[in-house]
Amino acid sequence: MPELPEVEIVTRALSRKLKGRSILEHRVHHPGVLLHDPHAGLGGPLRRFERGERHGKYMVLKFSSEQRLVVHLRMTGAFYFRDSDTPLQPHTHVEFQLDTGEWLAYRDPRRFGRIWWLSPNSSTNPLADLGPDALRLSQPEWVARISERSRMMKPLLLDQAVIAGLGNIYVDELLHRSRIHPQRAADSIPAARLGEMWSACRELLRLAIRNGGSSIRSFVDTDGILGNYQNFHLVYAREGEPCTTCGTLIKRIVVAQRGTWICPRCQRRR
DNA sequence: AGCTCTTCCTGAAAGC
DNA sequence: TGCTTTCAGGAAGAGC
Repeated sequence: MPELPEVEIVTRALSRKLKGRSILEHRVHHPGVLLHDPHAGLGGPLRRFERGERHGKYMVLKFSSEQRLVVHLRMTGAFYFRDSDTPLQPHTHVEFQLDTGEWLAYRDPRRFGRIWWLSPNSSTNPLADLGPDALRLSQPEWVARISERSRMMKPLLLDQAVIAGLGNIYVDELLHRSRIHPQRAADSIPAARLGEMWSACRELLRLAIRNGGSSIRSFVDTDGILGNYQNFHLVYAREGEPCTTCGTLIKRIVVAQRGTWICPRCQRRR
């Protein structure tokens, strides 16, 4: 499932492959996945791709015609490129034809993902409620956003309005690295430890990006290449395996309705 | 404010 | 073996 590192991988791949390209036409195979601003209508053509940006788990593809595509892959969204004579992959919902004749296709078996086609005068902004990106906020900002909340650490870190980009995998990995129990109240953790956690978070996310992200179930980049970082997970989906720090068996619990993996010895509740 | 539950969806895995 | 049920989860919304 794509979280910050995986979205970063896809953003980089699309930025590279779309550079300077224009989109001539698009096809919708399944309505509801591609959303247009109801007030701005369908914007003009997507002329000359300039760059892709990432905010949390959102990707923004910017064109010089001032149109932009905002993408959230959710669980199973993925892009691939195809020639007009190669068949569609199953669950392809939207396609964009480039000026090279090639098609940029979006597939998403579970159809949770969304693509917003926005123009400068669009009133909708899917990014409006996002907190700062997990790799772009300062250490003091990180500490400030977490420290005075009474919520449990895990749901707090998963909340995209607090910090954008972390999902179930990287929250579990981060809490383990920081030796913090997912159900601990945020305001019970000393600021110094939260400061260390900021560093651990940056290190974790950068390492995951360097390894192509985590391919759990279905994540692939735009060339169908699997990430590698799932092989380095220390707790996520590793129930019954020994903790690499202390050898205690990893335990699966449920926190905020999410499967959660911890080392019961390294991550004490209090 | 923050918790829990529900909805959206399909494919993989578990259960029988 | 093959059918049926459960589970996975990001985000939004409801209800408390």
